[in-house]
Amino acid sequence: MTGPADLPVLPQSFYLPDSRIVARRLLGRLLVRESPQGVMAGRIVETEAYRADDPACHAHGGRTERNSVMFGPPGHAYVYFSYGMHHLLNFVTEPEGTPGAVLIRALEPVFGLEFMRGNRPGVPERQLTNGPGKLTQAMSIDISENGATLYEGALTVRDPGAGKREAVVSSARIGISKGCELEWRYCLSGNPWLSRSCGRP
DNA sequence: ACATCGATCTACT
DNA sequence: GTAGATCGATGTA
Repeated sequence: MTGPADLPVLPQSFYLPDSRIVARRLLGRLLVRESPQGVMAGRIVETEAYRADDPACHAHGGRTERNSVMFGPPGHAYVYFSYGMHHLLNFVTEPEGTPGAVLIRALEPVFGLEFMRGNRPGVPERQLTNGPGKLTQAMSIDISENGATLYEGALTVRDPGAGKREAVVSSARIGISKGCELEWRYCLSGNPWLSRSCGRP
């Protein structure tokens, strides 16, 4: 039997366009984690776009040590530590020198659920990966993945092929105090694994 | 050096 | 619905 690690990987050029385009196109794709524990995979169901001209973007105030990966080439992981306890996973987008990223906010677990449960003991199935901090814990992704490529290596994004078509809805991003008027959060409408329900279609 | 602030989650009311 | 946990990065002194 073949697993998610045999599916075709999205090329680096996938991440070159505008963050908002990439955020939308990522929905329905597979995040595949090949950890020492085993292979895990989840379908991306919720994303948020961040851009240089956007006050909520970490890179808005210029380059720092933390956000430097965002200024690099597209198709790399930008991982940072937040609230003293959560790791958040982003994908770097747009050409080198232009900072941009897509925050991965929720996954629908599809493979290696036993490892995810082991990483989040006692957590109900529905809450395994329905939030940005939860999915990194479930897939044991932390700061050591910062800067890693997404088109080769232990963390990849793959194309599962034609699947069910689901409507995409956009809404305001979550947990930010600036740029709230920008509706750059994208969800697969009504998906049960969203971190929160979303706005209008 | 020190104070502030998070792209959050959980547990509890 | 909301309080509290918890710590690295950043900005100011």
